Amino acid sequence: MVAEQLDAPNPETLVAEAKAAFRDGAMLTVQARCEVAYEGRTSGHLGPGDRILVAKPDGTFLVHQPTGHKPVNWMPGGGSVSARTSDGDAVLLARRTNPSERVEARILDAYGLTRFDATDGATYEESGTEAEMHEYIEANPDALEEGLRVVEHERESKYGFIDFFARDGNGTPVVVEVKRIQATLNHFDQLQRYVSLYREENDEVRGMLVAPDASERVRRALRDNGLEFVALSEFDTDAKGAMEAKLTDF
Amino acid sequence: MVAEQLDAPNPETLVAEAKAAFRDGAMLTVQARCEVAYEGRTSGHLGPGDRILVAKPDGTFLVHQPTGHKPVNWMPGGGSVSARTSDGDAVLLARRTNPSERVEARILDAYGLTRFDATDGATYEESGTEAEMHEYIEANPDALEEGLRVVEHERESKYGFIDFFARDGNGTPVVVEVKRIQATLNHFDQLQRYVSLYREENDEVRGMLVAPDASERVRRALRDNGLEFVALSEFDTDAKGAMEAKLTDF
DNA sequence: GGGTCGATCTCGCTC
DNA sequence: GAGCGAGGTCGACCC
Repeated sequence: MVAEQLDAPNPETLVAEAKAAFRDGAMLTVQARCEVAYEGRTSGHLGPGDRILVAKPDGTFLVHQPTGHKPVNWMPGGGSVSARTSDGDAVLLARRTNPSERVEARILDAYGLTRFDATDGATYEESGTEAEMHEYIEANPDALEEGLRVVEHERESKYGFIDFFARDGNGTPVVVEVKRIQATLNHFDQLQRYVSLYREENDEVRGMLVAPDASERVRRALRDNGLEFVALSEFDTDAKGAMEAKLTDF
Repeated sequence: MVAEQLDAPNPETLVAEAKAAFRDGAMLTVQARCEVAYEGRTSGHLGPGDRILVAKPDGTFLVHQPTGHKPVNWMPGGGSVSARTSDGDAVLLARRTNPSERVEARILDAYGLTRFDATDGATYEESGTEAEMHEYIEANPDALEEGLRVVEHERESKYGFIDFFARDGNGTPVVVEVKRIQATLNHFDQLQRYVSLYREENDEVRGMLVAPDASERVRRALRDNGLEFVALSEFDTDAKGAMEAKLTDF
């Protein structure tokens, strides 16, 4: 029996079932009308309403309202979830230390409960990430500029980590910052921070922001500060084209 | 009947129940062994394993493994979720446009299904946010520096959005950037951009980064660029003290 | 443990 | 719709 369901459990039954699930390392899902309180990095309260509660064996706890991608309240893994009755209600409490915080859900009316003894050994395989873009650039520096040589990847500097430290055909140093998505002003800031370091000592250094696109404002900021924008969409396109072929049509 | 449960539904029953739930605007939870594919901003695949699937009426779709706070695959609200059978399996598909993307879960073995006709009118009330820190500073500018006067809050300049524009005891302008958490290099970038642009026209201006803490690297970056760090932990402490009193002990 | 940075970031706001 | 910044960001990786 991998999953076990209870219909409209009373508080005592819910607490007993929850304790058993936590003890056995099972996932717990509860559909209920509840109130939620959070106390930790900030504090907050959510009045009564219908939500889905999920508790995982690693201490993860999620409160999902009927809309929205993000849980309205949550606890990341690493802590623990416990159950008890209080004033006649079942209460689920998730807590952790460092930072010290807690989420408490008071269950006013439980509509359904599912215990799920899940086993999952698979890991998510992803492609199209910035890490892959880095690999592509390392293997094809000419895609950025003819004659460019990568000297160092993820170079540590006084002001942070530089994606690529390179030299152009003339031997001039080039600081390269890579973004997988359309470049923003913050990305310009980041490149500017790295380049300012080298300009203090070597007047000749180039700064290059590499991304599939950039707004006019970002391009101007780069231009005004003697930095360059390089549109690199080949990687993007290649990756997408290859992947879409794999998907069966619906 | 707010919640309705099915134990180990077969593919046809699952699809029928899912379609009914989507049509009626109910939340759907499925415990199942499944495979998942994502195609969109990146692409990825997750091999067979036990997971909890949640579909919301706003088009949100979540795939949760037994561990971890974040769903391994998801679709934010705004799109739609549909169900069908394919090669004898039930398949749930979530998609949206802009960006165009899709998550497809092939259900190999359904252990449990819950339909939940949830109604929730409550909204989350939070305190301890950066907005409250702003209020505190506006009321107690002396906490940053003796004699400081706040001239403008949330000043929209052509240089960007400045948290506070102030003047010190000598009348020198001060650009203040406030962070609720430990300051990062990106926060330095932000302040640096505002101040450097301001300096182009007004030679004398101070830049102040206000946060509960900052790493040595951030402090050095500030120092090297003529900017200041002000540790403001009073608000943090006060707020936490006041809030912890509200919580009943477990 | 802290520091730094990416993320299918999401969310909310403003223009 | 794009642009910009916050987030209880989380998570990964490196020291």
